[in-house]
Amino acid sequence: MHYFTISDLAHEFDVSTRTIRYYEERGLLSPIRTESGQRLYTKKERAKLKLILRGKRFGFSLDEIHEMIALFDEDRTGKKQLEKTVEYGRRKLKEVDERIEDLLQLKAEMEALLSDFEKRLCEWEESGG
Amino acid sequence: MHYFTISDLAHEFDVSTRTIRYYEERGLLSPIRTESGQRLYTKKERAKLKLILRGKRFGFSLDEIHEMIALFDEDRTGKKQLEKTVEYGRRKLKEVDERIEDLLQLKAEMEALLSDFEKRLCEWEESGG
DNA sequence: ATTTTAATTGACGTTGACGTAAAAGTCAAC
DNA sequence: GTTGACTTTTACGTCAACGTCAATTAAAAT
Repeated sequence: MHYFTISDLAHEFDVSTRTIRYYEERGLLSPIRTESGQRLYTKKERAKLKLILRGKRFGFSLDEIHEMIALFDEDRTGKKQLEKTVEYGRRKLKEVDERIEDLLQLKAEMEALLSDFEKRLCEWEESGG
Repeated sequence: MHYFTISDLAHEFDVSTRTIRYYEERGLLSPIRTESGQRLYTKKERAKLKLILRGKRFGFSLDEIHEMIALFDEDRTGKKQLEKTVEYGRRKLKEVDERIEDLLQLKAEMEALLSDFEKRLCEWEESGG
């Protein structure tokens, strides 16, 4: 299996190494270490970082993202655990759905604004321009 | 015409008056004043606040939102101004589109995760449960 | 072998987005 | 006409999410 160094990930996702270490401080990432103490990231850790950054783009706090990532990490042996996980997942999914709805609304508003401006621009060109 | 007080808006949108004043400090809102200095908000200002809060929900910074709001405020006399506004609007709209795309991706990933968990839950119930 | 580049921890600094407290003025109600 | 709710400005506080040294160690390149 192949591992990523911290700067591999930093370059790939265009974040600082400090940021990646900070996410570890906050318990969002847990890379393994070489004998000398350097961090090595598996594909799974990489996937987690990807999810963190995606979450951030939508204004989720690191605490919220932490909860989401728990879906990756928890050992979901046991039925109870699994049920809890699924229920939490459904809730979060609903939140995401609401955000999409909200964004579509924003888009519609902006489009209305834009088409109004464009109309005015046309009028301008027809009459005086 | 009817005006809103600062606490009207604070209650309606569930933000603090401090927050509303802060948005004014940052140039995002510009209420008129009574003779004694109290703030009064028009429907337009209210709409701007709504837009600010919507923007915030998607992780836009106040600076970014400020630029968006300029679409409301700028005096768009003159063709040049109008053209610039429309062009900027198109760019921002594209960004919003990308965010929607991104969110749909997140949704898909979460759904995949969830259905995997649900499958496991079913297996659990069939076999041992 | 040694220079260059990259990694580590630790600690302090910064920025954005407000919260909070204080002092003073204003408005509606009683 | 005074109580009480609300408003104003000024100013300092706070918390998250990093940035930025600094000192040290390890790895890669020449």
